Amino acid sequence: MSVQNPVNLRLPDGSVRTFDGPVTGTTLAADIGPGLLKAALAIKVNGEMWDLTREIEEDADVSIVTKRDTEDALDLLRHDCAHVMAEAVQELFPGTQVTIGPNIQDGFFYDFARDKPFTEDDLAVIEKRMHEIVARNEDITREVWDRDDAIAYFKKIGEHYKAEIISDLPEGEPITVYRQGEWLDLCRGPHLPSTGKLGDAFKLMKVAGAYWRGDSKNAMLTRIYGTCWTDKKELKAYLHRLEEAEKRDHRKLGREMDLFHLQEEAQGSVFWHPQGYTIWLQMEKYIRSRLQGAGYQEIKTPQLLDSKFWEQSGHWSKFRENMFVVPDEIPSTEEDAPIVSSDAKLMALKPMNCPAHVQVFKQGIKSYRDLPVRFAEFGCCHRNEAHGALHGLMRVRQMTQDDAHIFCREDQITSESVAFCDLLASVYRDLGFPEFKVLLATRPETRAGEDETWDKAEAALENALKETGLEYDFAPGEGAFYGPKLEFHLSDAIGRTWQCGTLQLDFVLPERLDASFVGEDGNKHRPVMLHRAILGTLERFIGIMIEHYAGRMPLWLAPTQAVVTPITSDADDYAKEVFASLEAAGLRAKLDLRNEKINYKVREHSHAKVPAILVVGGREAEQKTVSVRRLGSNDQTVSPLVDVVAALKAEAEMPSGKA
RNA sequence: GCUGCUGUAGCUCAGGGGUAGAGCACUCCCUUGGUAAGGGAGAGGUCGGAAGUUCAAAUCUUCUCAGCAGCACCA
Repeated sequence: MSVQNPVNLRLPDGSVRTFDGPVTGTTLAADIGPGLLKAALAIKVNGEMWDLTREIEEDADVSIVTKRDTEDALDLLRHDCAHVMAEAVQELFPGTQVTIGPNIQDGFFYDFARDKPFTEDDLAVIEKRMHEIVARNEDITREVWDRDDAIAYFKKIGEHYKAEIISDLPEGEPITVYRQGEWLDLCRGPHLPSTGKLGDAFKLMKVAGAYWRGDSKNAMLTRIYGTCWTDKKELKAYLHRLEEAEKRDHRKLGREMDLFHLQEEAQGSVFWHPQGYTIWLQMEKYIRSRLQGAGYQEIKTPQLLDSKFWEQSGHWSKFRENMFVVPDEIPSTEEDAPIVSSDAKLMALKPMNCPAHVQVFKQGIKSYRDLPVRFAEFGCCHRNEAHGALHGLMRVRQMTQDDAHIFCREDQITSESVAFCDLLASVYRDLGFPEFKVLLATRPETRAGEDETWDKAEAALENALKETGLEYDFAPGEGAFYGPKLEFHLSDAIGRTWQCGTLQLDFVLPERLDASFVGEDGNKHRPVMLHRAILGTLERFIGIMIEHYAGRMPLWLAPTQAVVTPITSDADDYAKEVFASLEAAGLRAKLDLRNEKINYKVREHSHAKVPAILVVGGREAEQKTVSVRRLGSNDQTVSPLVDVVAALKAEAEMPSGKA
């Protein structure tokens, strides 16, 4: 044993405590005070989280982590919770192997390998045992093991996944094992000093299958999701947030508001009802007007194209498993005969619009003076998505993209990209999504084109981003095979993010499909192609809007903008007059003359999320006024009819990017 | 596509080996009521589909389809 050197620990307030030799966080906390000792969860040593029981051997800046350090505390608690769950599972279900159990947003999961997957019923049993383990207050201790010993040990006890994880750890990485009562697990740590510190603010949420290492070729494991918070109140608040999010579910609101439906004979394709299609048409109209203002020309291209066409574009080899293939043959009507012959010529429903847009570009000779050419299409595309991927409006098989392709010269890439980013930001602002993030997705491992081209393309996109002043992050290796792209992720009202917009730089397709223009020098040149979308698809974007606004669409988008209803039938004639004024002003109004009490009608139209309910009775009829009740308000204002109509009309104006 | 769960009236849901129930919605009648459900009457389903077990199945078994959650994939 060498002579011990004193250890100086500096606390956040700047004060320094000196110890004779190596000291643990627990000792330090106790030294400061019993209250802190009790509250201590871990210690930060030079900014790194350590176990309280780990000895600090050198001078350091330290701070004791307690539940007041919410972020750090939650990291610890959630990870410990995963361990306590794993201990409970292995106690209750011997023979179950543990694999990995990381923290995720709002909680954690742990993947187990077991012949029989867990069921929802098992969760209650496991949760009960977890509370028992917390009550046992088992000490949690950290041990550093030799790599080979660790592999041998985990193999011996039948934990083959753990053994595999250790084998894959880089050489030199210390192998740490945490012992928790009788149980132990390989883990990087850090952990709480004992299971008792976990408390009781946790809940197991659901079970699901998950592939080992996220690869669908590997074994399916059984995953248990849980959530964990610093106290019961936080847990309750979280569960409440989940309930609120459920209320916004566009599938539920879509039914309640009579916007659309889906049925099994047309999986993944939407039946839009009059109310829902009104939103669609408004969105289309809006985007169309913004595109016109930005120099785009709208086109329309075919749905069904010969397989040869897709072979040429490269989709046949790269994308065919997502395409709907259709035989180009008159189906047989003979009984018992096959409907189509096996050697029928094949066509396919388009999954993307880009190759068709190139065909339009290729008609006639293009001069450099013509560029940039910007072709837009509300392109209806079909993609044969996996059944398990389908989800309401968010993931469909028939989708309509607000697609456009810009054909330009290389020297125009930056200005076109900047213009697009500006347009996109302005559209998102108009639609109520001022917040969005940008990712620059760079070259993937398998890619087409020369590295020089990629250098140029990535630099061009990055320059454009710098010019817009937008903040951005990189998504290394996430680019398309033909070029880098920008991904635009917007944030909705409850903090979720959605990737909608995209801007992709493509040097490959113009080459493959032989698009060219005549340059200043009189020679043929390849145009660069920018694939871009702002909404992504109308289906999904409308789904996002429904959830973002919880069904309470802004007036210009609301399917029904106002309902006129009389107190009693005595006011029917005046109600009709009010209704006529609204219609004359171009507003989408409904007239409700039903023989129901006003309470009933107000309730019903409020549930239907009609933005304005116009109630009229004898008083209003006499004074030519209306009583307006706005959605979300519990009272109403009486104003002259002409004023109300004018105000609603102004508010219902479609945004134009100027706001 | 994979794992698990679910599938009863338009919606939400109860029931459960002997031939199906509630609330809301719907239809009709009464009520003319000042801002989130006035009262009464009535009509509506063979229990996702197929096969099997049984004297008898919506209820049990198997298969299948779809929905939901997660995974994988992805706009």
